[in-house]
Amino acid sequence: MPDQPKYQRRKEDRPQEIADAAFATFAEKGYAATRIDDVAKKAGVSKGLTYLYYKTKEDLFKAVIKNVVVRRVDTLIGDVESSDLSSEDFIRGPLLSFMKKVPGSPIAIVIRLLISEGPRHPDLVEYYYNNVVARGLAAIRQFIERGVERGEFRREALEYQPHLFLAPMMMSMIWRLIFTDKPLDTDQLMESQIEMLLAQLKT
Amino acid sequence: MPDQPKYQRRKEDRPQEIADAAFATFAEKGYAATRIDDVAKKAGVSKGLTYLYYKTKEDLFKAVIKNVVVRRVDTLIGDVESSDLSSEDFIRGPLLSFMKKVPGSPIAIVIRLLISEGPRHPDLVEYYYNNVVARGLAAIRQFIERGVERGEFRREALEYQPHLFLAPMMMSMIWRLIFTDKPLDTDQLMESQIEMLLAQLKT
DNA sequence: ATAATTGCTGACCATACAGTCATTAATAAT
DNA sequence: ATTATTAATGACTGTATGGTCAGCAATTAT
Repeated sequence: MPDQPKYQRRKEDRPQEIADAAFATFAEKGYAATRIDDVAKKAGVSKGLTYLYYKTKEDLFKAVIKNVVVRRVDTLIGDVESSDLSSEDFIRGPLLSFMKKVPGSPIAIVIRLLISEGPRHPDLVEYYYNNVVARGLAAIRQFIERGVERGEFRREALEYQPHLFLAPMMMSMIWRLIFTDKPLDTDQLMESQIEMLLAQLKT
Repeated sequence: MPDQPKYQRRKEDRPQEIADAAFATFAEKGYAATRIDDVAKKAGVSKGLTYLYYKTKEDLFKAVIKNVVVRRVDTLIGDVESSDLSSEDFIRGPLLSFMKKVPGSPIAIVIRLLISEGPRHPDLVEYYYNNVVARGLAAIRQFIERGVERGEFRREALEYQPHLFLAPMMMSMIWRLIFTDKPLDTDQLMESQIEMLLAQLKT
């Protein structure tokens, strides 16, 4: 029989593989209940190797969160920004469909982890705020302004906090995180809110 | 010198004192990072005593959550139900002020704990759903119906999901839980939403 | 072929902590 | 006073796990 090598060296891929395994485990068990051994097992490596690429469990955690954020958010926010629809069509179209995607995406998991672990990792919170929240809110604000400039929305629209757009998205996310089995038409929730907001902005 | 007794027996009060200490500790550190030793210390008792009243750490956790829920929700929902204002006044008054209270109340802590620990304690989630969420949603639904019956709201109002009332409250809660230092006028958020919803319901 | 390099392994250590229980001492009963 | 009862203590146990490191084996260089 051919003597299979015990392992292959794959210096390039290991960090990402470990990060993926770690994200899955953190998502399932939370930070504290995650054993580095489990992560290693899921990644198909030894525990020691994990410590070669990530100095401590906390390092791994932070790296994993940032990893997910950069991989997801850029694409999501990216194709939102490269649009030239009217403000109204943009909001009804790309923005709404973005919002519908989020509650089922890894971003929701990140939020869960931030809610539970945030207080002990303020730099992570800061990072997330700068790279996701602030950018998201700014994007919405910008579209409202554009709508006003173009005469689509009335002046008072500027006073609306962009947070109101996102509130039902948050609600949907939390609902799904906690009550996985209780049905709730989260898409409709977001649609209603968008329609309601548009009605107000245009009046 | 008077020989002070090393301790007093206070069979009646201990469980609640331990529960209070536990809630504070769970709130601060989360479930996994909470040491029974810390809880005992904060409650001013020995570790062993904690185990006399609560069989395991998990028992303690569940008892603590339920304890907070029953102590708070009954009063809060109670004075909401015993009102005879017009639907509109009720929503602008008692309901809104209730919503404003929640994000800074222990209920927010409970939500945080449910988000992080819920998946491993499905019975807790069920309990919370039945005793808080379902009742809250039902109360709102009821007030919309009453508004329609009285001719304050139009028929279509019935199709609005009560969740839309609570969405900005959730948003405010989560915001405060994660971004404790980033200011956000959460009260205004809820006010705007209420006004917007009323405008829609009445139209 | 042989040697040098280094990605990777897994046994090991130190520590922390949930849960136990024999013992103590504050009450209550007599 | 004396005894019985039991609330409360705190030392102890077993286990789990974050983190280390000496050595091995898959590459790469020569």
